[in-house]
Amino acid sequence: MKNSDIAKVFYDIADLLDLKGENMFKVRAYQKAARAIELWPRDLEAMVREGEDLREIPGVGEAIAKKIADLVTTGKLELYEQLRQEFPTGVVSLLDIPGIGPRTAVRLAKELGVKSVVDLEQAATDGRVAALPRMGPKTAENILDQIQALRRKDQRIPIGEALPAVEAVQAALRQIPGVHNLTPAGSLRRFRDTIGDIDIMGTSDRPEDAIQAFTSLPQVSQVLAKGPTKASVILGGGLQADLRFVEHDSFGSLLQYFTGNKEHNVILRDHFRRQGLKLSEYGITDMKTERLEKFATEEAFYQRLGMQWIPPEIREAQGEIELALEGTLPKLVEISDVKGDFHIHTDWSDGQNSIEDMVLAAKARGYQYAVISDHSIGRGIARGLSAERLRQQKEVITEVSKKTEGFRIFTGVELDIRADGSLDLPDDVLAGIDVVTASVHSGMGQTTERMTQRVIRAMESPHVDIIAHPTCRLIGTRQPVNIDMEEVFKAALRTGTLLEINAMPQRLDLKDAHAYRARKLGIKLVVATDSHRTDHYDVMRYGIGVARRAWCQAGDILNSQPASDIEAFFRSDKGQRLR
DNA sequence: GCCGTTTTCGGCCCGACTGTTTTCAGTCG
Repeated sequence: MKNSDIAKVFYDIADLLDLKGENMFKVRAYQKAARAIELWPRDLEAMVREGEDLREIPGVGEAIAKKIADLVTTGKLELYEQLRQEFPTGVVSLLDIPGIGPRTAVRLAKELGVKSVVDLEQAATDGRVAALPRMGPKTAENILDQIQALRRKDQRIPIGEALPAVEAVQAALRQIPGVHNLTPAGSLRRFRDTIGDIDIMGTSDRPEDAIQAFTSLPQVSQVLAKGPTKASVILGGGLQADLRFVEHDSFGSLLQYFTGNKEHNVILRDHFRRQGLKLSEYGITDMKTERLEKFATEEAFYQRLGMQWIPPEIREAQGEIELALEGTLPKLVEISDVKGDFHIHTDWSDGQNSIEDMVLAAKARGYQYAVISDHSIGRGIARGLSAERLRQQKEVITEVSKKTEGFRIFTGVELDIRADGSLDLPDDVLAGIDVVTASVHSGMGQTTERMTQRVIRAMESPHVDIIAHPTCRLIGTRQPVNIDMEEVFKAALRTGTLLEINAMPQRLDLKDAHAYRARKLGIKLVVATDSHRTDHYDVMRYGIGVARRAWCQAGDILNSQPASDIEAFFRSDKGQRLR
């Protein structure tokens, strides 16, 4: 049973307890635990097997620890089974409809006999919903709208689509007079790999006018809510966008308030509430004197609280608040630390630009080096290179090198790992290549056992330096392959193999939680773009976003080191590299 | 149900907006 499966059970329990009318703090405790389980970097089933204390997971105490143990050992949970008998699954599914919470769901079930979304649609259509006390025609209409929206609902969208969409909205908003400081907040600012909705913060002396202009933008297809300081709309593409304004001198608190994930915010506000301070989007209120202190910048806000500014990417309730209070946050890797790219395709395989173009573009970015890593022969569809073509390519690279003094071009290959774990090119060829990156491109339906052994076998080759996009996921399009990443991590440490954070926004693979775990174990990572054109180098920012979410410092990322160190690294004996 | 530099008991983040009803409960983020 995977952590995500366990988390699902506890989320469900929270919903069911909520429907039941249980103490809301108990409900919240289950939600908090579910979220912590979801984010927990280690396999819970393994922890239970090895008799480790689950209470080290924040939000998991004695009772939930026992329930987790029961669940993974027996596959069942008494409380869960009981609750599910009390409420038909259809009633729980009503909670998926925005605007319907536990109170409304239970009322609909009790008073109208609604047991599914289809039942509800009927009841809203024939007027029964509108006839209920404290409901009305508008409520019924909203329910129908939301059901429609739910049916065509795209799931969360990849950050690579959300960021450009936000930039377009921001550009439009900048045209509105008196609007300043437009900044995306929420999961986008935290660089999560997928985004549920867009949050944009800003300041305005006349927020009503700005809100009015926002809701009238041509991109807006529906206005969900509109007040004097905030509005929620649906954009043409189906994406929800929330806009929020405060006065200029409160902008720091606003941004802070809407950036952290829910759990982070709860912990932070709770911590300072105990000290008599109330944190809100307007500033910090001393609860004794009722005096509100405002902050124009986040830096000033954190300084007032006596803590370090926390990078947005790690405002996820993973211990960052405690460290910021102590003043011991790590200095995270930055995009400006990147000194080269390890995963670059050219027109020798399926890339669109020549070696020279790719190299010049890398140099123009201020990089010191690049690894040319075209596909190997097994990728026929990508015009993968044979041993002979690799030899020819090496000659061209030598020629290009002469024209780009001071820039180091490493020879490389993105080597196919075959279905049985054997490699796509012979050892003597691989031995002549500076940097060998291996990856899976076929046979993705294998069992966990087979896929894990397949990748580990490749890692055991003395010539394979890096494993690229280890889970092969394509966000929203292809599920990750079945692979035991904990075993892959062990093999990486044992063999001295590096792991890639593939920066293509549809991949982001390693994902944040995997990169976090790998970094913690002491595995060296590379952040690489998998560029197939010169402008693909831009996606480095997404990969660095993942590295930052994994709490990586520059020293954890090999391509933040200068060319001379890279040279020495790959010349060294592979088995000694991580020691 | 969880948790502790106020607490092992008594708390548990904070505010905007909606719909329906005249003061607020419910929901959301």
